Amino acid sequence: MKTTEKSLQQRKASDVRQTEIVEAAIRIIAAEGPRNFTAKRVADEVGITSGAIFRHFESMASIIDKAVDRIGVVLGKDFPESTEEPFEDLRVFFFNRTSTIAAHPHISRLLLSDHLAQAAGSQTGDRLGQFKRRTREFVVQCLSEAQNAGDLADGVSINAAALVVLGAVLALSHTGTRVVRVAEAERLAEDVWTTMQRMFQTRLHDPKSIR
Amino acid sequence: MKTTEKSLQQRKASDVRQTEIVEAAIRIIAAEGPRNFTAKRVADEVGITSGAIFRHFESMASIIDKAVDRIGVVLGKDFPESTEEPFEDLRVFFFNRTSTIAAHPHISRLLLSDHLAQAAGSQTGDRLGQFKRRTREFVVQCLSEAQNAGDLADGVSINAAALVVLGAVLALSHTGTRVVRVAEAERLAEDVWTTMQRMFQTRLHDPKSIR
Amino acid sequence: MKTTEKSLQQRKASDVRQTEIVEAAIRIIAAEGPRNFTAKRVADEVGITSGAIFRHFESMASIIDKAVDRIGVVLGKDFPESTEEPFEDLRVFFFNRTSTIAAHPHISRLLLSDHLAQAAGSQTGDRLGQFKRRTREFVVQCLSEAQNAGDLADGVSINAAALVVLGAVLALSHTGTRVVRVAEAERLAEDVWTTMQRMFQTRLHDPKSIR
Amino acid sequence: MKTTEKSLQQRKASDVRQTEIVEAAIRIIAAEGPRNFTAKRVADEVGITSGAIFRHFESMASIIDKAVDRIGVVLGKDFPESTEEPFEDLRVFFFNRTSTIAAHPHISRLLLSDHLAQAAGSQTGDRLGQFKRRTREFVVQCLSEAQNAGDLADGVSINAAALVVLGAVLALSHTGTRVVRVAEAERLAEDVWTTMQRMFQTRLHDPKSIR
DNA sequence: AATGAATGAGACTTCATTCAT
DNA sequence: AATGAATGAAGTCTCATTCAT
Repeated sequence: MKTTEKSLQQRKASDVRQTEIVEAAIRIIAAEGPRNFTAKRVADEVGITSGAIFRHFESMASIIDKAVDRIGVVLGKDFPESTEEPFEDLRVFFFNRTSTIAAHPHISRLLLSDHLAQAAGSQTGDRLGQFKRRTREFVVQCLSEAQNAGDLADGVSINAAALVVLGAVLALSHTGTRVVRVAEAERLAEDVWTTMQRMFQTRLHDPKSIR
Repeated sequence: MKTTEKSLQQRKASDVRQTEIVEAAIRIIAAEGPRNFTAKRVADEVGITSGAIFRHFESMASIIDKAVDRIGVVLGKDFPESTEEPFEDLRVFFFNRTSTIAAHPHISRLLLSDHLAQAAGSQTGDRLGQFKRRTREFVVQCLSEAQNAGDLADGVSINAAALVVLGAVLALSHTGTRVVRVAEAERLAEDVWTTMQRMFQTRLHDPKSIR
Repeated sequence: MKTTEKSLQQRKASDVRQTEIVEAAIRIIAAEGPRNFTAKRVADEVGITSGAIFRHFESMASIIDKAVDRIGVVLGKDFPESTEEPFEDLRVFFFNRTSTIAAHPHISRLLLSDHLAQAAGSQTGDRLGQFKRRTREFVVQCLSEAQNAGDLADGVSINAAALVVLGAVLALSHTGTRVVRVAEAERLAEDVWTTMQRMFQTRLHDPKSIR
Repeated sequence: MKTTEKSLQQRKASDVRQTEIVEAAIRIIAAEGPRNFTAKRVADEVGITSGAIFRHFESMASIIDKAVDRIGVVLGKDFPESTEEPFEDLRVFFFNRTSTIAAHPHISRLLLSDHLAQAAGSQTGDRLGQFKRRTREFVVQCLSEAQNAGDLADGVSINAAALVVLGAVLALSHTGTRVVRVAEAERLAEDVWTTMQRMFQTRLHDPKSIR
């Protein structure tokens, strides 16, 4: 009962297949658009036939559902524990999210493009909306706290600043998929952060807080 | 002597219908996703039967094609004549684009979401890419000129600054569709511009130049 | 009220148009097959729009109907008055039909291919069948009379001989459409007749009867 | 323990279905014309739904393609090995082809009617043309060899004789579909051969060689 | 767990036919 | 008499889903 013969055993446990399918789905929707998210396309990607898909998922919609779960988990990890330093929290989040984007380019694209929301029913779409809202709320919260702490520069509206931060994440997502070496992306993210800091932060603040 | 209210055959000239169809298509793809961009859906929106669509367009793809044309025209108007003041040019562009987004919420979403690109053939997709590239180039150019003129703050990377600007436009597009009131959107755009100005402009610059 | 201006007057009397349409129909079905016999295709050929077709014909089937009429008239002229010389009658018919084929290549193809029969309803199909039957009967009759007159060679079955004659006509129709100069076709028909004569006719017969 | 009589899902291996479909297609095109060669019609004939057709064939055109293959195989068997006796070869071919026509009445009709050629693309049409050409070449060749061997009667043009032979085959095809009894068809073919023999064969030839 | 044939709904497209203009 | 927009019925093909094997 050796396990050395690889892939003679085409049959895999359902949970393994489920993961494969969800990942294939995410990849396909992100890279080829929702119109190409078909059972056959997914099955090809995974290496089974389209009929077999439905042994692991009740319907195409339920694949989307799991994909959204997956995205929620991945994105959820980007939020740091709150410290006493709101800007530090924001910085950590920004670089976490930036890394996530680099590591899972598809996920960020999906979030951005509403592809998933439209591929799924309204309920699943709502959950995606929640992810966005949660992100926005986190950013707004950090900025509010910074303002209360007197760390936010005068004349900077919280809404405006939040929008700039979220926009930068968005723009990095777009760049990320096409672009290039990871190192470059990281460099860009750092430059962006530095730039944004110039905008938001009071001069008084100690520059050494910048990593 | 009005025609019957329920005049079953509402004939219109082909160019009128074409416009209606293209606009319906843009609306549908933006709001409901490429999966719902079907002849029937478009026809319902326009008030004809699905077969009639093909009297006005050769194929679904050719509708997309015209939609892309349309978008190109609309977006193309956002770029101002070049003046001697690169920041002024950038400012004008930013508010133009912001207005465009407010006036045509669907268009900006489309551009962002790659829906059109995926709904169409590669050639049409390319054209969309060109729109994005042109925008990016314009922003980069403004910033470069500002830098050469010594108007860009030290230590600000042009790439990073461009990404922030483009990201802000992106984020405003997303907000825009959720449709806050126009006035609010304008206010937000102004706040964002003010904030971004902090990041790239040298102190030297006269703040009153901000509209 | 001059008539010199040509074709400013696109409107033609219905009977003129009808003829044009029927001829276009015959041409199209013969050359491009029944699948291409569409209102648009016919209209293009005639130089009007497809809707206008139905001002002149109630339906596509009625075009076929007239086409069959037309064919009946053309083919009907091939049968000569009966003389006392059955082989002479057959010879005249053979060359008449051969000329008809050369002059109206489409018609012979149609008859042969059952295209029309299938394009039309069963009633019209029957009429085409009648044309074929009439032709066969004429040939059989000539041969019978020849046999009675002792002109048919011994051992030649009437059915077989008729089939050979009809087959030759058929084969000439096929050749006719692709082939070449009229002169050649005529030459071939003559050779064929000479050959067939060898088969059927008793030696006793006077060779000078051969044109 | 038979399966329910009305087993709704009669699954068959794809190659079985393919054969069924090709045969149904040949039957339909021959008997009802190319206009009735539709997925639905074929599917009904085979006993599946129209969508299922496309599990077995990529397109309607590819069905035609296989049908042409089929015809090529069937017709190809009619050509005998060349012996030293050209007339014997021709005779064998004639009766082979005649049997083929009787056994596959649809096939001969198809060849004759150009239905297939028009239903298919130009490439497939070409292949059908090849079949015809090959047949013609075989007949011409036999006759040429006979002439060289001095077996062809003087004054008989090879082209004319070939046309008569081919025409007879054609005419037998037409008769065949109206389906007289097989025995009758065979009898007719024999009579035709006997008759044709009169035309090209020199008197010298031993009549008992006629089967 | 997987295959692959089959279904049935629906997408795109064509076409005969109608009818306002 | 003609145009050309519109309809509605096909026709080809795709796809989610089911199910026999």
